[in-house]
Amino acid sequence: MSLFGEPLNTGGGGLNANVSERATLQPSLAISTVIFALKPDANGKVSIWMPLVRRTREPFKGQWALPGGPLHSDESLEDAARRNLQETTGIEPAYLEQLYAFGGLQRSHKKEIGAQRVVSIVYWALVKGDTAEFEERHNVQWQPADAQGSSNGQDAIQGSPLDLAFDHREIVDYALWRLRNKIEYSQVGYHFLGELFTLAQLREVHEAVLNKTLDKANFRRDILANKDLEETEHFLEGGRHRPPKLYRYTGPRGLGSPSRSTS
Amino acid sequence: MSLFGEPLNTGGGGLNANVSERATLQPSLAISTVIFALKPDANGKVSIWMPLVRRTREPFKGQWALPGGPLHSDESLEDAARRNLQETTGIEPAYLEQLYAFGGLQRSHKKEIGAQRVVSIVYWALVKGDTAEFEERHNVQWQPADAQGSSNGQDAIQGSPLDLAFDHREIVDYALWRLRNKIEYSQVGYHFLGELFTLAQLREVHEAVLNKTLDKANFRRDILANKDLEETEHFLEGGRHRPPKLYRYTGPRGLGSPSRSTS
DNA sequence: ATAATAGTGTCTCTTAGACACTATAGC
DNA sequence: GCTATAGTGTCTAAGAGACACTATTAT
Repeated sequence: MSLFGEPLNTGGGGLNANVSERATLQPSLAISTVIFALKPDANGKVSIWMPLVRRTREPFKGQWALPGGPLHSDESLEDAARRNLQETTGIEPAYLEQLYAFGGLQRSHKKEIGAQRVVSIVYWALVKGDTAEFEERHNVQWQPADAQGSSNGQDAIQGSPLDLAFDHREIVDYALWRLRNKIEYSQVGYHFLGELFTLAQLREVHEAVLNKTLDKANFRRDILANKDLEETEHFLEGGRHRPPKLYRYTGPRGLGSPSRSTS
Repeated sequence: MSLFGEPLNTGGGGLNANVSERATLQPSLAISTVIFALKPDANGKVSIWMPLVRRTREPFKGQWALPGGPLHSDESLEDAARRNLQETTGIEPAYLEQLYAFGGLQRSHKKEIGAQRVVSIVYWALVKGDTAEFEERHNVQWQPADAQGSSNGQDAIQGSPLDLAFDHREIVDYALWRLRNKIEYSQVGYHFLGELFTLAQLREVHEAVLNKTLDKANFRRDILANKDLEETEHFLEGGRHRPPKLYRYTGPRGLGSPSRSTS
């Protein structure tokens, strides 16, 4: 192949009728988004949930899938992911980052010979718990993100993860892995919370994400060692105990990872 | 940060005259690959180099760019990246991993109104130093990957990185960041070496990548703490000193990251 | 006072880094 | 023997985790 001067065609829907060679057929491009929120389950334990859409047609008709859609020509990849969120739930993301581009040959439904192959660029987002309410419809509902999430009494059995359409279970598991990894060395945890929060609330976020209890004293020490927390003069009152101090996050308002923000 | 340009040698423009509707125009999809090898520079110091291709047309005519090309409909994203490598250098990658999908609106060349927007999925690869020789042509040559790399006497001035076409400098910097990050907590370093190597050679790899000297004893302790190295009965003889034992890497032969290999 | 959680202090065990030491080849 | 690098031993300082302790509110 010559490295130069090879025309790209635009692929997709029937344009470029002048391009006939099979090898130049371009896979279509879509954006999907894994959206995480923390919500208490039936037992009151906080765990990770995500909004999913139910497929209304084959393949995988009736199964849950990630929100997604095509990339418009006048929006960035990140904008398309944000639009996914907006259109599915009406929620603004508190954090948004690219996850991975999936483009294996076996992603499309095997039975459909000649079905167009889809390359998906997947983002993951965090939304704040208190804004994470939207009108659930029959085809758009919160579901537990993993097996640790308790049953919603219908689709997911306690201890086994909800089965998803396409390769979306694998994608969600990878997004969970990234979230759990990232919360240990970065500041993503703040984005589940509002402007003011107590260290106990932040700890609860970390415990829910990591699914394990954390030592109160060590957590406090580690968190305060980072310089992106600011004490306020306010306290959360009303509990039957000493009122905890409220803190404010002052670090980068991370939409997109720092080094990749506009790409 | 602004991202300009397409990462590919797509020919730059004037094609696809039959496509007129802006809003329905699907961005085209391309694969580019950042290929790293370790090579001694003029001073004999080992540093990171990469093969680049020189653009033969506008935009950025004459400047160096990453190897890349369109995704064929019958190959996975990773296969396309491997094909980039093969076609540019004839080299087989020892390690290959997806880096990021770049799709900002400003990536296409601004002067060309209506030029097609390109979304690039970029991979990064490591190749072994001793196989990293290929016939350099006028338009395909090894270049220092960063400012630490010494001058090749022509294109890069000592201490300042080579200027690349489009947003490729930013992409390369991000790939370098990933490599340096990853070599500290994973096993990517082995992939620069052949089957048998001494710990001193492995340390030299790490030192070249991280651009700092490492303590011999501590490096040995840290490396041997990981269980993916195996002693052999062989020694490297011929030096004016005690012959070092040769080791063999027995960990995962990483093409693609473990959790993403087939997607 | 009691219950409950906020917040502090401190001990220990592990680990990262510095660095001194011994080993063994070629000359 | 000397030189050069291989390879080992060990001291120290910093950090992670466990956990006991004090502080302050509502009742």
